[in-house]
Amino acid sequence: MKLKEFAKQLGLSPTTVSRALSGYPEVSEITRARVAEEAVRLGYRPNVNAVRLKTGRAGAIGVVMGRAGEFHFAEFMAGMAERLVPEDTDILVIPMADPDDDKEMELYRRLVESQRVDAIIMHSPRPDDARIALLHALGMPFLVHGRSDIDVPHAWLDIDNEGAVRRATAHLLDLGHTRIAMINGRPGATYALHREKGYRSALASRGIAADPGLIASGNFTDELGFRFAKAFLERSDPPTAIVAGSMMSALGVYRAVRSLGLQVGMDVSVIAHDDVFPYLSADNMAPSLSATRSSMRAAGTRCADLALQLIRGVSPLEIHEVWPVELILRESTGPVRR
Amino acid sequence: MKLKEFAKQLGLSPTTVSRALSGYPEVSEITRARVAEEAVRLGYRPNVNAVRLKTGRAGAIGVVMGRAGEFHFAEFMAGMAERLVPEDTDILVIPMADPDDDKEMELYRRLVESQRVDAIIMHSPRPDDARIALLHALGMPFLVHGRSDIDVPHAWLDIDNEGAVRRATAHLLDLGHTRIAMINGRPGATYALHREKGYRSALASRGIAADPGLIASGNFTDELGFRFAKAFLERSDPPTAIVAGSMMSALGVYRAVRSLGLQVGMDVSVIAHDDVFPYLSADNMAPSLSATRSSMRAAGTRCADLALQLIRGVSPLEIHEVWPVELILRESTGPVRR
DNA sequence: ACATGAATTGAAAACGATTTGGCTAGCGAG
DNA sequence: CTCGCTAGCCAAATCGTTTTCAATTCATGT
Repeated sequence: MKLKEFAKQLGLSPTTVSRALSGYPEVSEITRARVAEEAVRLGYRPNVNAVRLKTGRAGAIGVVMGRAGEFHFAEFMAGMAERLVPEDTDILVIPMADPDDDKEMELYRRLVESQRVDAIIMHSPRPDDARIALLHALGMPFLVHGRSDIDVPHAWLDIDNEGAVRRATAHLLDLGHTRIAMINGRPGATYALHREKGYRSALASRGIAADPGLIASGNFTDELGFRFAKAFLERSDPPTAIVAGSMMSALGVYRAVRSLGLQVGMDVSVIAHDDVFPYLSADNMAPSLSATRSSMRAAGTRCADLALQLIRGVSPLEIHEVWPVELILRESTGPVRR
Repeated sequence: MKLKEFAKQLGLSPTTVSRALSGYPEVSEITRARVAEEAVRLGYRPNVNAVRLKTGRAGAIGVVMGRAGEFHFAEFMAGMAERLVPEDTDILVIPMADPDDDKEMELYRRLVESQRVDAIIMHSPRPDDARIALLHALGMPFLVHGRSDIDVPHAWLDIDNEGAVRRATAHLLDLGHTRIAMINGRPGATYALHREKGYRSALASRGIAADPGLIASGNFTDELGFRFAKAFLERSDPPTAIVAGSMMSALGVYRAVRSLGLQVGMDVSVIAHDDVFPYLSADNMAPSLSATRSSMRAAGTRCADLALQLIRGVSPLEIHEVWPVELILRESTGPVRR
């Protein structure tokens, strides 16, 4: 059913029908009601592509996805959906190319020029992320989930990674630990730098020098968690506590600790970052895992909301949010053993 | 830069330019080359929305996402991206409403009518899934990832859940286990029924009656894996082996076994289904996990490919694929202890 | 020399909506 | 009675492409 046909059935002009449905003021309430009712009854629905062409709006928000199938991604998108479904805005997944490649830039350029999305949400930027500069230059509204130091205006939402890790580390120090290892995320991303900063500043405030041999970074996988933790613990001067970057890393760490005949919470304290997944909870691990916690789903919802604001013309300069991170203490952390 | 303007720069008509770029045969090779080259140089790119309106193609494939942020979803989409990016086809995420609700149906109807996608991929159907009937009735090309008994033509790709679980169960029986528990997925979905069928048929072929007390179902979470396994093992007649539905369930099962002072692979054998995630591998668990394995990422790639075929007019009746599932034996399975 | 046909190219009509700029009717004020 | 104003509606232009139909050129066979 097309507008013209639908309008004819109603004995109205396309103009009036369009206006009635889009809520313009110059149509009488009584007609509006009739149009709305008949639209449902006859099943008339404006063709999105026509609307998009005419209005220039895409009715969709793009979200950049890494090619590695990161486990937090579905959770973030589920959060986005919560906000975007009622808004009748689509979620378009934009698979990332190799970030160091020129192709990545070309991809964004094409995406913007093709007017497929009204805004873009991107994750895990680097301090000097060229994508941010590009999106700004192209005039595309975009929201950065994470932070960057780059000198162009951009909207962002981030969690307080530095503070979270600082508190986690400080807590371990309070418990008497002095040799504390850290398993960070992929080097280069700002969040990883912030976490390292938090770690270092906590140590520094107690006059402890960070041992480079106790810092490792890599993807958030069970395997790397295991390998790094094992390597740490097999040193001649092993750490008594480990700060890990994700739930998956934590699984590996637990495994490594156990594999050496040690006990988490007794021989080795562990704190990890928990993005709050429905399928794997820190509380349920054995022993239960002390964690810095921040909901990935909530972040998705809020990011979607902020992206909508950008589309509506709010200045990127007004959109900067740092979310606090909870530190939840459970059984995996305990006083240092002597 | 619009077509008209671009064409004028070239001293050609919009018609010819459009044809040159879309690869129609009636334009001379020499002009085509020139057009292609200049398009890059001047940065001309057809406006997607205009193309979509005119051609009626959306250039996007929709994939239905559960609201629970299932952990396999990102992996599946990453697989889709592999096939769809070179094809310049978008991935649209369609958040599911409550499946029992009428809203779910309304959602699909709107989606189809708005012509936002050229095809839809849906997961985990039920045997009588009304969504399939609806999509068929609406004439929208769609691919079911999973299987359904519903009596309308539909394309599908599924793994051999029944065979996988039958083999897993049979292997446990071969090892001497006779009390074997099963932790299944959410009841209702076909894959869960198939798995139960495989489980029962393996038992039946050895003349063993399935004990309803050893069958549990629910979401694939660590927590439910733990709770179910614990409940099984605390019975007066505990099972000596457990078949679990996912990696997360397996984590919970391992935890439950350990929490009772038992040992996986010795006191209790465990087999789980592994969708192959980059962040959590069965091989790395301790003890390493015997698993029925099938790559979720590969499924995503293939599903995308099949969806493209549907769009190109291949009949749904010709698209039915059952993928075999590997059974990988590792340390978590061993002979029954007496 | 002329018709025929193949190879290129263009003009103009869609695609299905939104929106600008009237138009009409009805009402109250002057 | 006329004018001006408002409320409500409509005709037609427009968004940026693709595609139908027709026109032009040029070589070829007769």
